Amino acid sequence: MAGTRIYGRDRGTMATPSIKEVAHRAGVSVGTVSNVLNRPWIVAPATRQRVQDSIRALGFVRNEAARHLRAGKSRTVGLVVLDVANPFFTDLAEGAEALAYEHDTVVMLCNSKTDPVREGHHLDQLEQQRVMGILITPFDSNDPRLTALVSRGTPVVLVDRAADRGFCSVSVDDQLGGRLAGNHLIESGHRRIAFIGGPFTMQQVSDRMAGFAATVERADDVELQRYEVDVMGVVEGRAIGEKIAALPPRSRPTAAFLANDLLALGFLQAMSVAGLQVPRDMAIVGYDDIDFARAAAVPLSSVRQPAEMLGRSAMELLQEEVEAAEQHRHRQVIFQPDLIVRESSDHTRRGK
Amino acid sequence: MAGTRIYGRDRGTMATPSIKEVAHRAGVSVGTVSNVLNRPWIVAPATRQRVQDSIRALGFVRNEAARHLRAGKSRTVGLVVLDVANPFFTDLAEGAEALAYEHDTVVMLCNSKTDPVREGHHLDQLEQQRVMGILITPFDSNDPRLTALVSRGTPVVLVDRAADRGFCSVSVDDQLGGRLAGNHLIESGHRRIAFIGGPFTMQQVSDRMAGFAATVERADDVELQRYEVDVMGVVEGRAIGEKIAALPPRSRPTAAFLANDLLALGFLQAMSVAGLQVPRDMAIVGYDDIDFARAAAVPLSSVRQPAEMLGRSAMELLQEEVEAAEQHRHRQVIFQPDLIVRESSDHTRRGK
DNA sequence: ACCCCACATTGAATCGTCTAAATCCTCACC
DNA sequence: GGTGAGGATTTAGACGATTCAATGTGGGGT
Repeated sequence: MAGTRIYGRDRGTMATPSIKEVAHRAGVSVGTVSNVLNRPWIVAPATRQRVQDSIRALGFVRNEAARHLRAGKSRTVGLVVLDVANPFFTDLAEGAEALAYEHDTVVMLCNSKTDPVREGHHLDQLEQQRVMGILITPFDSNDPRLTALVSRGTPVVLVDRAADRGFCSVSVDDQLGGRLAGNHLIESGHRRIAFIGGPFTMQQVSDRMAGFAATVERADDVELQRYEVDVMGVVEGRAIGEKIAALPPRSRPTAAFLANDLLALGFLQAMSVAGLQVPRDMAIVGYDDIDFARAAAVPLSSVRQPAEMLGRSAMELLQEEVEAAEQHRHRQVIFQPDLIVRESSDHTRRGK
Repeated sequence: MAGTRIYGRDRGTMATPSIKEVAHRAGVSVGTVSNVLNRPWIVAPATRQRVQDSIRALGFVRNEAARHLRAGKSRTVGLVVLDVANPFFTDLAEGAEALAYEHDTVVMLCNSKTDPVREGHHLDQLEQQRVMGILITPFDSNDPRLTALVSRGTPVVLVDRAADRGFCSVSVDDQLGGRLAGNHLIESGHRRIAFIGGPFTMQQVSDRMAGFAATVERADDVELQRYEVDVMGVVEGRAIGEKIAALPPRSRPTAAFLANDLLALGFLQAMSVAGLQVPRDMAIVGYDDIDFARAAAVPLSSVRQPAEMLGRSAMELLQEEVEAAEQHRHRQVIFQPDLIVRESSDHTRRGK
């Protein structure tokens, strides 16, 4: 019993009070309470104090649903990513949330797990909630559902995907990223090279591959092998790694470019298990430059994307679109990636 | 111009239609539309059809805020975790979401990043949204805010934390987990052993340490070293690893138990860089058994927690609490952890 | 003593949906 | 042909917060 300690079942009997109870207890009208909440300066100090006391005493908490209904617009933004477990997206979310916070807005994080069905479900839910906008790394950026969403009034910003038109978007020049990686490996003297990623239908992947292939194939006597995976995770990278390690040395590639760091990490582990030295027997370049990459057993070369910045600008574009309303024009923001060379692809650094 | 393709600015002029427009177009009253939506069987087939056509034609989407306001209860559940980037929590979220889906409920994932301020902010937001309940891995399970939340009517279920009373909770017996790890290392002959985790104020960490210490110190001539970190991530594990690797061999521990797998992975990498063999020079046991653990360069021994199951049961308890309402009694569900022995702590498996 | 203005507060309508009670119809049955 | 039963549909009033027009109250100025 311990004093007035509140246990489980008091709810129902004592539901959260509404503005009305607050008003009654303070001896004012609901309008005044609302004013204290939204424009405190127009309320006489004494009254204001009384209302605030009442609010505290009753433990009043604003009802967002009611505000939203009345205001016609919500204060939450949906963020749909392909894989929350991927630090790249975690960083991205971080950036988006930081800016949202400044705008007194809440982010609702949704994980599509590279699955169009889950993605659709999340979009439906978000639309029903009339979120003020959606930031999404779509499975398929031509999905008619996205256009439909926009046409029904929910602003959508594509993240990590360049939009042709019809949307705002923030992205990174993936072809350039591929070229950077390609240049680097060619200049390091590699001629039998693997590209690993997937699904190839995803624009990011195909762009990285395109840039990479274009650069690599400009050199003479190059053999480019392509391996496709359906999900880009550590497990898949390891599997492909085992497969490649098992190839006879004369046909095995001497370098691999992987479309994200999770893949690269799995791949790296497979090399180590198979007894292949990195970078001597196999040079590796990943993509995203997640924190893990730097911290890997052999620090991983990687194409860095400004993940947090991406999230931040996406949210910025959305806020802009919401505020500008009628006269908004869609914008495409494109960032440049950087190649970070570490030990996994540069044997001159060995031991440094 | 491409046909009737919808570009940016049509919103405002053509806001999402409400039930009223649907009703008008179908030539019925709003009540009927609502009936079609909620109890279609009481509406005459012909009318129902007409309404459904109208819904489709107008692209009507229910307004969740209004439903919520009217119904007095929301269909979303808040899930506040310490670190979304940790696969353990991702799995946990997965389990929670799966069950939520079955109950036609939405999960709002919030990342507190082991920061009480962020945690508080998220709790405020969730309460304002009048979520139907909150699942939380709290920074401090005695936080009076949690009790306050409950007393104001928001059910709270503690996740991965045993509650004494006042809450439902799901947790794993962390002391047992510590004992399992301790036993294993003692039986493998280790006598100079490190425990690494933190902050020690977090109950999970202190429980794991307590169970571990109790078991380890029962053996003779044991030296237990404790290292505290403030966040349990890969980077911190690597840092501690470097520190320990630099110790002179005769005082350096021969085995380490780390309070989560991210720490352990970082630690493992540091060993590899320092040229120490795992498990010969250093045996390692982690905690959580995340996917990465199995896939690490040296597969990691780890204390497995049924992460997905935790999330699932937490959601189950919440649904139960919400439905039972008045006569609900809080329950504490406790799972048993398992020790998964892999190469990192068992040299007999080397090469297998 | 009167008027008007400034400031403080109130009242009422509104947002979109749901539901219980009320009304409307039609048809079967006597 | 009248009556009532039953199904189909409509009506009206919440839910909680916001906002703006309307009302109230002093006090200063003439």
